[in-house]
Amino acid sequence: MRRPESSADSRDRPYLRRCRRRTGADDAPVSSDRRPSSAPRSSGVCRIDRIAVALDKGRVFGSNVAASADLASRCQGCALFLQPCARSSSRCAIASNCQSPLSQTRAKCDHRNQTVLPNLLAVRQSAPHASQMVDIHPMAAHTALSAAKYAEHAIAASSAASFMAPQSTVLCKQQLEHEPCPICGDKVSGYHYGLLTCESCKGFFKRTVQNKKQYQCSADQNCPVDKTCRKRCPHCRFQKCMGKGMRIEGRFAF
DNA sequence: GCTCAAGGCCAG
DNA sequence: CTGGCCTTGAGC
Ligand SMILES: [Zn+2]
Ligand SMILES: [Zn+2]
Repeated sequence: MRRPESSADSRDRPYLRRCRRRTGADDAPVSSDRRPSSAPRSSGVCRIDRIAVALDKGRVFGSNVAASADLASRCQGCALFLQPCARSSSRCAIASNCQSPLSQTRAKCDHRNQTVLPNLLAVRQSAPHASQMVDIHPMAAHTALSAAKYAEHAIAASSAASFMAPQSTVLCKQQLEHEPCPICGDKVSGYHYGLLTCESCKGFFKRTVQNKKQYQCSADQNCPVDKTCRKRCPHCRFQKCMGKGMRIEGRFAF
């Protein structure tokens, strides 16, 4: 058995089971013991902070993006609208965009009917002062985590809250797979240890953790890490992996 | 059947 | 040690 989390281990790391299935608004509560008892009967639960999601209009999503603005619900935990493309899910915008191990969760993009890369239903929004688009990452607004970790995706919470704006579009898998690795800038190959990274950073992180490697920086512990020089200082590379949020347990250890 | 991520393998 | 590719098994 090569997957240690597959059986007994999943009890130690319950988020693996919890996060690997979609939770619709009408589903059974994800965690009835932690769900607020005052939650509306039809509500969902924000998968990150476990706060009940209020359904403003009695249902989660509309039949299209435009309509869904009216029908969307907000997560009471973060006050963000639910992800419009994840209409079969009750996860809040944070949960949809965060890098938690919701590995098998999928959603369809309304515009292209393509599968959206799980856990990175990034929203692209018109910049208020520029014609170009900026990527926003509502996880940055989540107080339980260091916003600095996601500096490159960071946005103000107010900006995140308006991501149902008419100009908003959802980045599909096709677009997201060209995103650079947050560690080294190489091409990402998927989600690894809670972060969308390239194959080499995945392997590097795996080896480091598995073999309990200890690296020493021969400089000032602030070596640049990019595709061309990532081999030079494993210490700083690993520090960057950790700083960006790579976790051996996938991300959240609820 | 599919996708996905964890972990294994191995040439360089 | 690195990183590309492969196998595996869970969830869907
Ligand atoms: Zn990388
Ligand atoms: Zn260094």
